Amino acid sequence: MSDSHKYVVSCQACSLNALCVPHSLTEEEIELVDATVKRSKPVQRNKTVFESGDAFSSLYAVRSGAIKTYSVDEDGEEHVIGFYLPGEMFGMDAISRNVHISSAKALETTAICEIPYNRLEELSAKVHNLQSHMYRLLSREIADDQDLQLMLSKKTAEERIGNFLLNLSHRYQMRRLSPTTFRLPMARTDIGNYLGLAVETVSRIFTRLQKNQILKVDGKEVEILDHNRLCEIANACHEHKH
Amino acid sequence: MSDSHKYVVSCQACSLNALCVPHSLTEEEIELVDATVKRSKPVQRNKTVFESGDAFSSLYAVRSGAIKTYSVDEDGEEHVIGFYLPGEMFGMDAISRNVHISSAKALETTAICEIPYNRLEELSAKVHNLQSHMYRLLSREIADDQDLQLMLSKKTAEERIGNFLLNLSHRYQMRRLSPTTFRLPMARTDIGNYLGLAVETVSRIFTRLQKNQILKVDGKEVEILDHNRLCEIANACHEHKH
DNA sequence: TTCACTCATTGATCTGCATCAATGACTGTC
DNA sequence: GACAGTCATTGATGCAGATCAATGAGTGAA
Repeated sequence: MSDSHKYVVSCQACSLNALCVPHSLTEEEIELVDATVKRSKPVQRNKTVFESGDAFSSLYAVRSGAIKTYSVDEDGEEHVIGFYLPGEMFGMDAISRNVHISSAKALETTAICEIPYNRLEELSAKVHNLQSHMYRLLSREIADDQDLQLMLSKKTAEERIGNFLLNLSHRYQMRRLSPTTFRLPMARTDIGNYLGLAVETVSRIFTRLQKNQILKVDGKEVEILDHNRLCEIANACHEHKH
Repeated sequence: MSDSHKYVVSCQACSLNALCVPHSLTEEEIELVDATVKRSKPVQRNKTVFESGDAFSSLYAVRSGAIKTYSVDEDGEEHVIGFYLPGEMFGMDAISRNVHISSAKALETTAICEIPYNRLEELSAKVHNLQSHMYRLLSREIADDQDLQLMLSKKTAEERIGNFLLNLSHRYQMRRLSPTTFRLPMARTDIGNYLGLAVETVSRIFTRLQKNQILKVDGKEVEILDHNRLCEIANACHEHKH
């Protein structure tokens, strides 16, 4: 078995296909999708998948591990744009410009699927369900980005952290993982950067939530002890029911 | 001539078609697009195009005037999500949920094109260029939203206003309107709400920019006197060259 | 013209979070 | 197992921008 084969698991066999692949595809259609997906060996922690300035050629999906996307400004400052968990697609912001404006880096050893964009485009013109899936996926990203904008422009530090944790909790639940006990794949700095807060603020709020018995934090391990109160703090319970 | 015909201008004849319609379509293809577009009489100031909770059935493009999109939270507070000028499409965040989560309201008397989504989907499967156009359009919205996120999470009030004005200036220029002298279609409250600032802050910064000879403000009329210094203040000149 | 209402501006005060500073805990390396 | 480097926590201080308050300017209705 060659190196590159170790990581090859077909879309049919992938535990995440409910998230990635539209449900309504026929077996044949899934095979077509499957055939366009390139799987290479996992990306090591801190290695980039693509960098700002790279030519755009593919979209990517996380299979296992976690990815952060970010941009770097003229002063060399990093700005975290998003975090992606297994089953989530990233790189979609580059379609319009044909060049990556953001960079993507592995937060831990991460397996990814690479989907060459021109082949995806062709295929989606033929397979109607795939096209609507793509439209929904892109639209979903827009809606999520707009939710984040609302957070950044209106919410307090505590509300942001609360929402952030509930959002992660919900995404882990979708992946059939525990919504109450999970590991934060990113550093506190990244969380602060993403939410527009100083690291110190993130840290302080974590300890405060811990004191109030809402959260149990041990380094990157987090346990949500009181989901309801966390919702109250986040000021946005309903948003995480879907 | 019936009422509804007054506003009917084909895509071919529309001065905005360079912005809306992909350049590479054949004449026949443009006619197909044209045939799917519904044009109704202008929306009066403060009237909504759609509201949160409405079933999603169409995307919309602004022909003339201006639209703001916003959501309303449980406390009845409005949160401005975006502003749309002639040639820009809105409503794309609703594709993924099949329901509008945001509302759209006319900031002044506004003519819009309505594009029934299911017909657009069908057509885009047939017309390859239209499909890639749609992908690019959606991706563009994602990239723009991410730019805004960066602003909201990292920039000072002055930088936000600077960027906002430069962004508008650039969009007017794309429409072959003056990039230096234009009218703000939205109220100060809306600007503040959108940028995550208090109205008072917006007002103060406008007067400060005026004192420093960078801007001339008279109500909603704005003239950019010193584009370079505005760029410096915005800390993002390059972003508006494209 | 006057009244009612909304919107914009300006000043005074308050506060949430950034910033600065220092220490502790953890990780990998030789 | 000592050292360097990164990351997290906690405390002290300062400031950008929110909030509160008041006035003025613009708009439409009767």
